[in-house]
Amino acid sequence: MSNLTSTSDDILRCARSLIIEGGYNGFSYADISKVVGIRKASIHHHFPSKVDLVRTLVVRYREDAETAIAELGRAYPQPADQLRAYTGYWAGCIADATRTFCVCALLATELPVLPSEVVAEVRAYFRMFSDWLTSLMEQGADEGTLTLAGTARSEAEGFIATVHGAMLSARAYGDPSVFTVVTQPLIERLVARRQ
Amino acid sequence: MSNLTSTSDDILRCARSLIIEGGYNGFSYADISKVVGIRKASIHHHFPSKVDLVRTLVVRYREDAETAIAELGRAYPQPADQLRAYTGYWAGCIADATRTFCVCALLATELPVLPSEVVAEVRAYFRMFSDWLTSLMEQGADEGTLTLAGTARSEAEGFIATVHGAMLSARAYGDPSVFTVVTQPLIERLVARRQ
DNA sequence: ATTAATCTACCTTCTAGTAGGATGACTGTC
DNA sequence: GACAGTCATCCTACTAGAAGGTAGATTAAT
Repeated sequence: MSNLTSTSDDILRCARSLIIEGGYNGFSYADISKVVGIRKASIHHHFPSKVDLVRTLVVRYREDAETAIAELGRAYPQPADQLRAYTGYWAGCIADATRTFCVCALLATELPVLPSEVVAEVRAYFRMFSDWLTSLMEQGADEGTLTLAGTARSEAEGFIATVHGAMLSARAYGDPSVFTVVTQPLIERLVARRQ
Repeated sequence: MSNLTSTSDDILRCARSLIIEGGYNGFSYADISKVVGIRKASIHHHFPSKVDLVRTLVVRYREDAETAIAELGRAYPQPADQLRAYTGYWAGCIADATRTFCVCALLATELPVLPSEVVAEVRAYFRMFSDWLTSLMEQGADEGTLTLAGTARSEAEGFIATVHGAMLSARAYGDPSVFTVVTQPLIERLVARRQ
């Protein structure tokens, strides 16, 4: 019953981890075929074209992120704790090598050569993510639990950039600890009371 | 005379801009062939394999960066001014669309699927870059012109991550100004005197 | 006369994608 | 309960074009 759709889920999961490793042009239907144990043509039955596959993958990725963000808000009332939980989640994923990069951050680097349908979804993810962080920054500033150096939006953009850059550096050095070295001071600085 | 080697330079220049757009798997010899106005086979004469081409490209990229860094040190005695000149250079490149991403930052995202020869050179670039920034941070701290929150190395890693992340965000939003929005506070924070 | 640079022509492998058939589960109908 | 029809899933077999790369001839510079 519920595992009727499990094949297309398997395909999406596999494609996601392949994209995380090498981006849109770094994997093929043949690669998925080998991992999932299904023929190439069967993948085309579930996702007629590669664009379809990656587009749905990114859409779902964003939906999952939205759900996770909503849960984060319920679990942690304080913005600082939500930021800590977010970077902590990624620190764990990078350390145990389950998910060493954000799918949308990786696709964003290839944006100029990506099909327009995928570009639109990646951009939608960044907008959503930026809006969430901006509102978190605003909330923290209003409550007096976060100290912003600039506008809520610019602090949010700085946060996004630093987190994605930290993933990049961790990958470049082949050292997961770099992610924490970079992201921990980022939150401490926001939490620090202005002297 | 000097333009005897200009074809291989043209190939390297072209490959560089193609990599900046879409990474290692985002371009082919046929793409270069069209732009440079030379046949595929002629490219193979200059660079027997794609790995040769990209490896030499990255080696030269690092050498050019080392030269530029040395010049920066001569032009600006103050570490803060060197950091400003560095981010200012990139802000200009991104704004006029000449070079919208660091070649090594882009290749680093694809590291797991890159040929090992290229991986080695990309890593060498990151080490060189990190060493330079660390010594800059140390110098600034010694002179009292920079205020470090952590170690010189961790500040350097934070700087690298944020700059690369700022390139990523500028590309994701399709808005060059995001780069400056993110990198300007980064330097202001280091320059600010501790209260 | 030699050598570097370029060409045409080709090869092999991979790429995304298609055509059409086999299987099997779920329907409604008698 | 048997029967036919429908539909989803997966298969084999195939295509056209792009990929990286090679062989060997031609051209041009020294």
